[in-house]
Amino acid sequence: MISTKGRYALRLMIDLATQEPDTYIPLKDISKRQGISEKYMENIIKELVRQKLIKGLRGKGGGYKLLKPASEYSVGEILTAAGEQLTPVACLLPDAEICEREHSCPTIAMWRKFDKISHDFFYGITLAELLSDKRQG
Amino acid sequence: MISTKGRYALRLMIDLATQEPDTYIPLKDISKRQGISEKYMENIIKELVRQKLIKGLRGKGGGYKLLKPASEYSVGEILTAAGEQLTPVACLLPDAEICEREHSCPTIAMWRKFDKISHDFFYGITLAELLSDKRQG
DNA sequence: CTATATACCTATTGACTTAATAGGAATATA
DNA sequence: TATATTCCTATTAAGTCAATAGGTATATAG
Repeated sequence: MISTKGRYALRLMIDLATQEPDTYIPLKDISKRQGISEKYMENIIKELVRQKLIKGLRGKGGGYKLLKPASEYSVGEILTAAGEQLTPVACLLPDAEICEREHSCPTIAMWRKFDKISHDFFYGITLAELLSDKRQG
Repeated sequence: MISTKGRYALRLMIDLATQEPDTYIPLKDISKRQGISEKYMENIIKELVRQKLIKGLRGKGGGYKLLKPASEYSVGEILTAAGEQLTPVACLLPDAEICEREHSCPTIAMWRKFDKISHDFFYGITLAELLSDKRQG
């Protein structure tokens, strides 16, 4: 299950995407709008900065802003950056140790199939699409 | 991510499905074949019995057996019985508290869509299919 | 009848993760 | 120079995960 980290990261990015483009938005404002503790959000936004999804600027007049148009962010990359694991089982992770049962494993094909479905789903939705879906419905 | 509980439950059911039908198989045998601690497996199989997926018989000559043909068990019901959560976010759980943000939530539609995809996927695969896929590949 | 093999039950542990908080250092701008 | 902000390191309480431990109940085999 997706934890608060991923869900908050998504809300954070959505919030930024709905603000005046190319202006730095203070975290205080975002956390107020979203009703999430500023301190907790700090932990999450830090990762997004570290992974170059957004840019932070310190000092008075500072804040955070997107680095690309909302249509170029996928939900998958946001969730992953926030530390969420979209892979269904540990043995499919890139750094998983070799499984000696794999050649006879009756489930591996199923997991791979689901892994692809999840990946395609979340990397196939953009931030912009989330916003426009909301507008419509 | 699916934890050992769900994965072991699946291996357990697969193991039972490949044994002589309608005979009671001791847990000791299963755990030996699967290379999983008998004590740990006990915790998992207990749930499967409690939820009537399999039947246990005590005493000498006892063990566990399936209650239906393998083609009538879905992977989804096995994982769920083992305690796995197939729902992607907490707010979609049956006992979730009402979310006052739901009417304006930009992500809920996406989560619902993915929830349906996951559910359809896992409840659409049977134990028998897992076994026959293995035979082929 | 008795020994034995088995399921079943309750509890405990150590490691790890999650969600959140705390206090301060660095740095821009007004 | 005061102030608003990001950025950094650490801590905590609660919860989950994976596994182990020791025992009780019960059926069968001999």
